[in-house]
Amino acid sequence: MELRHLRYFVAVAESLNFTKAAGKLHLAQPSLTRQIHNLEEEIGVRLLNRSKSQVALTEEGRSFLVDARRIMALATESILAVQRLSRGEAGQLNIAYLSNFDFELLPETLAAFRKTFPHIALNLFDMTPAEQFRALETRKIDLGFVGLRPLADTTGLQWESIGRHRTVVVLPARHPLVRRRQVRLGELEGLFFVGMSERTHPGFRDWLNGTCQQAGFTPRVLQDAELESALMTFVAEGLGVTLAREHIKRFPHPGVVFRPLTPAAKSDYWIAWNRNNDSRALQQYVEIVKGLTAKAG
Amino acid sequence: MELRHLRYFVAVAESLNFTKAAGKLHLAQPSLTRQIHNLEEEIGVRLLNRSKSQVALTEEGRSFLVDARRIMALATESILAVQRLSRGEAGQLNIAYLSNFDFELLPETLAAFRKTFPHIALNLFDMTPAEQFRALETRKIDLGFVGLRPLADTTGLQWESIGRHRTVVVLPARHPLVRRRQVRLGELEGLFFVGMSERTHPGFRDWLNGTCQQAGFTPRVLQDAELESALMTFVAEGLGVTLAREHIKRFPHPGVVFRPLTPAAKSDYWIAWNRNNDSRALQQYVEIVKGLTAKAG
DNA sequence: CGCTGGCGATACCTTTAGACTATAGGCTCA
DNA sequence: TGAGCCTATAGTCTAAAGGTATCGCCAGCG
Repeated sequence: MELRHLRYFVAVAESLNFTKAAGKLHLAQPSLTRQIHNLEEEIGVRLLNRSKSQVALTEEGRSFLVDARRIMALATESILAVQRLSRGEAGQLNIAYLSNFDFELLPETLAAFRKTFPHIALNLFDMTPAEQFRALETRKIDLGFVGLRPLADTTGLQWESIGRHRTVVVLPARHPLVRRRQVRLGELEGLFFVGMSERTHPGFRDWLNGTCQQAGFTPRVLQDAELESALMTFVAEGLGVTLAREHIKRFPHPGVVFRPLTPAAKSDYWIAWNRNNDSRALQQYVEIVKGLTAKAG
Repeated sequence: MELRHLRYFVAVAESLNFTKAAGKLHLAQPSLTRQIHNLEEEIGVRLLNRSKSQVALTEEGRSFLVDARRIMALATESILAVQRLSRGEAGQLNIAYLSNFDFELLPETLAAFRKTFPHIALNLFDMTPAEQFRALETRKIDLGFVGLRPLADTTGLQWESIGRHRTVVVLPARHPLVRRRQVRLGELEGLFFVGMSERTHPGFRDWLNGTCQQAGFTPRVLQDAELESALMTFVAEGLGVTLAREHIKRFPHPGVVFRPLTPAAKSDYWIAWNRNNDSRALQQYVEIVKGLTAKAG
């Protein structure tokens, strides 16, 4: 059975006259007769009662007519839908970001994107980096504002830096170093550190180690947090110090103090997407992000 | 676009390999390649990304794949459904009856039908004769236990008598004729009659007139009722007398008395169905009814 | 670095089946 | 009973689906 058979059957059912139906289909009547016969033979059910002078639907024909119309409607609608999708008049873009990510970049790029592609649904998700990696792999999201770029295990992903951020020291309010205007990296040697769990924030440990290595020491991490807020609490409780991006200042925490590092250390902020994701919406969005970060830098 | 294209596309999308997909379809690879090209060209959307060494679905392809599967599933399910219908393993039979129809015939025939066609849904409706005629015409019901057969206007219907019933006189309890064991038809001449409305019970008036005509008079109908219960109330209130089938005795009404007619008058009870209704279930049910009434008669 | 195997695309040929014309045969209605 | 309308059938044509052979490209391996 082909869609052609359904088209022909519906035409005949609608006019109950082979000759007229053939006319509407721009077809000769014998061809139509044959196709309907073929259809009836293939499914093994008589759909039409033809007396010599009139054609009527059988009970089965009435039932099948409903289905045939449904199938045809679904087919044409599917074609239209995929065409809309390819013209960028439909579709969706799923984006994940870190809980306390608050660059102006996200709203700015989203606004710019929405302006050019008003028909594409933008869905935002709040995820840890680990969740983002999994979601990128399973295609639950198209793009993640990941933050740190882990050294390993990112074969399927494509990366783009969206900015370099200064690193600051995060200290308990009663820590002696708080009295300094700025803290030299080397002065942190020997102190206990707290950090983000590798389970939720893969790459944090590598980044922390890498940064401290510039002053020639390896940080001694006492405690891991799975949320940034927990990390702040740990510092406030005096469990240790840590390093963070400067933007952490926007989320002040009682008992926690930030101090600039000297010499100034910087780290890139990365976005990532699946290398095999050919979504036009994604590509366009990445272009918009690149454009805005280039202007900002 | 034909269902073939969808079958082929789904096969390719499932194996992501033209050669293997062609094998599963018992088809040469170039043919498959061409059909997929044709499909993409017709809908104007690229569904697959073919590098020389691997095939992948585009975003549009993923979306279309879902639809293609739905369409194919709907097509095969429709064929199966219409085949079940034609084998009598599905379908329904809609039957209407008069409000106070209580022959044993209805439950008996329904039970017999259900025994032979357990997969066919039986739907019963309580309708006046006029409602039944309209429903038969619009195919909302397949068969009606109509009662009287109107003289005119039943071109599209086919009729079958399911029994002859004695006619009785319906009298107010305080009417002088109540003292008789039985009433001669002629004695009713000159009395006021009540009857059923032609709007809801077409044919009643013809039947009443026809019956009285046997005694050479025309009944003077004072009042029409739209429900049999209302008719009984009118009689009880002394608005007039009327004639009815003997089975009316099963619905006694205070203030109303029934008396046999002499000479005995009889009238057929009719069922009707749409002449163009070729439902196998209907045909079978009619056969069952005929069988049971023949045995009874 | 070249060889080989796998895979899709292309060119060209074969076959199928959809479509057309002509016409037969049957029903309805005047 | 004949005209008109309608579907079915027969025979032919052709477009398009399908097949074979082969190219060209990439990947992986020795």
